[in-house]
Amino acid sequence: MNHLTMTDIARLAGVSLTTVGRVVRGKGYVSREKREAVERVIGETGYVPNRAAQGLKSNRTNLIGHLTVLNPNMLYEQISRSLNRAASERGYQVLTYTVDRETGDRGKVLDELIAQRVAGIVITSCPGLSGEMLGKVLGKHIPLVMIERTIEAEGSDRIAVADLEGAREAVDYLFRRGHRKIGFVGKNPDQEVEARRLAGYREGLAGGGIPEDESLVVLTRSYTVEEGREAGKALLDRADRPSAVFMTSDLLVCGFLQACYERNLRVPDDISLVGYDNTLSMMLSPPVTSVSLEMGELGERAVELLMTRGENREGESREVLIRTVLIERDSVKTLF
Amino acid sequence: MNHLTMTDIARLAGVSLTTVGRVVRGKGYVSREKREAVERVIGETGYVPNRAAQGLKSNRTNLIGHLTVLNPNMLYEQISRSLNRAASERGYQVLTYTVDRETGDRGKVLDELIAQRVAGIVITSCPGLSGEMLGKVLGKHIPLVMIERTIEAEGSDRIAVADLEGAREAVDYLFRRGHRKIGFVGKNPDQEVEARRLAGYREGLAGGGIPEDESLVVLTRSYTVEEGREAGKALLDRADRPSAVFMTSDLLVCGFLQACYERNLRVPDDISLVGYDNTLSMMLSPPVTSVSLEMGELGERAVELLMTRGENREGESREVLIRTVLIERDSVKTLF
DNA sequence: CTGAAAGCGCTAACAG
DNA sequence: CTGTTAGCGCTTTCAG
Repeated sequence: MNHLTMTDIARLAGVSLTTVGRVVRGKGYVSREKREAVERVIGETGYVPNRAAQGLKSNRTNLIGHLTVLNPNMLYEQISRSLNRAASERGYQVLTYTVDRETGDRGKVLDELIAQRVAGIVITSCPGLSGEMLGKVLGKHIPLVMIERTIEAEGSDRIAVADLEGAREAVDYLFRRGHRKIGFVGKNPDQEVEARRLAGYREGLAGGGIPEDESLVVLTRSYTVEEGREAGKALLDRADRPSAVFMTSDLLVCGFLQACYERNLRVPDDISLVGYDNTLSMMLSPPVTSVSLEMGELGERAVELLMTRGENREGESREVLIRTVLIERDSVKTLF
Repeated sequence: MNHLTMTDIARLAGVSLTTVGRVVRGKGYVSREKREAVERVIGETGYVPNRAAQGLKSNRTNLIGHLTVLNPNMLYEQISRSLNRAASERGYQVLTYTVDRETGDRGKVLDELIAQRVAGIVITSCPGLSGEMLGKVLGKHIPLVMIERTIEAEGSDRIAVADLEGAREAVDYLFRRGHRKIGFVGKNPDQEVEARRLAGYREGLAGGGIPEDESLVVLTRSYTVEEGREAGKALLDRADRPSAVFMTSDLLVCGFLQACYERNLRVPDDISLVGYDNTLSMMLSPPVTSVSLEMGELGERAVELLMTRGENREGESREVLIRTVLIERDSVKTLF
């Protein structure tokens, strides 16, 4: 490796090490003359500072750790992108670890993140994380933000999506379009997130004065195309099928649409659909109306929480709520 | 930050700094007794080594840089995942920079990667990269591997997909299913990749003795749903529409299917479709037959090239070809 | 098998 | 405005 050091640059430019440091970092007074000399040498030699040395000395890095779980759902990828963008706007870079939901060793990953001395850690959806692991991070005063599925942890912040409101709005939207027999397909509410969406569905129904019909609620084990398809079969093959169905993931919608297609049922003519995530809905036939999360905001807020936690350390746990927006497309029929 | 150092551990365990280093790194002779003492202290205190210090001293990191371009196409995300997996199997971690196709500053990103002193750099699709930027990386003897869209560069390695063969096989598959009027929808072949796929299509046609019909070839500006839909309109609204269409991206297939859906044309009854990428095809209605790239292999080979380049430095440029596999689903009708 | 010693390249006081 | 100095936490000879 042919890496020059600051000392080399200093010698070449005829100045001291410190002066080079000042222009590299862009802070501290340096006369225009010397600054230009140094910049010229840096330009000519292609000198690039050594982050390891900077980090060692300053005890800071420009790295943000991100622990996420492998998932066919494009949602997590979008979160990751959003985080990346927000981080790089502030001069940070995200080191992402994607663990396998079943076999991934969370503890090892967190240790690696600590080893890198990241400026903060974001955890997106964290099944299988123990309080002990989190404690280790928090004990070292590394700012921690959790997204989507969160765990209570003293001293960490959380970002949640306004799932209940999002789901309620979706159902209300269907109601206002004249639908009264509205089905629900979602993951079994063993986690808060799913419970909120189901609750939103029920609130939406209640808001329209529609009595609940449990036979219209299909709970799946996970968010997969296959399960969406099974749910579709269950709902479509009923004698009295719903006029509309709200699903808590675009992935489920994909499967549901396959079930429709097999039966030669058309959307929205034969049945109306609303999805959730807004990840795949625009690509489907027909393009599906879906509940979109404010992705840009999500990353921004996560980084913001990380940065401000560093200042007022030991503060209370904070929680920020991300809004949702219903994106209208062509999958809902107006029944008037 | 409450980080202990190796010196702390040494003191606590009653051994020397060096001995702690040996057990942390797991190499060098240490008596069972002392090793256990050290391990106990590390376990109790939750000590985690400082990568910056390790890297500074050893002049090595466990980081692999990845430069990729922001793209709605899930293909790049899959490549990224594959790379991550392969890297972590060898104890490396991937630092990914996703730049905006138009505005992203490649030079700055590469500098940042150099600053991190990454063990190697992988570049996936690299429009807008100058030879100068690449030269800077290569000049510092950092192993470099390019994927998908590659640039010639002395001392760097490349991974290409067997696009021509993949496309040819797809067309041949349609031929064997009885199709003779086969359309093509793909991105304008201003890059090698697209040119190879188009050439594969032509070879497939030639193999079946089918004369080329340029009116059946639709070239788009980019891989988007919208362009796929436009292409669909163009091909479907012809008096003599093709019995099958091969498309060079699943994203295009999505749009094409929307055009079909609007016209109430059914796949594969009215028209047969084969996609490329195998990223979205399984989620569509109907599930679409698509050309899949051997993703697992891709990451493995990339990391392998990086690692071996470190040894036989200054070697020739190497190129490895990734095979494709046609995944059969329900979008092709047999015409007999 | 173990320890002492010498830095890696850089930052951050502190004097000039 | 500029330079000198002292390490950051770890790896790596080199002697015991």
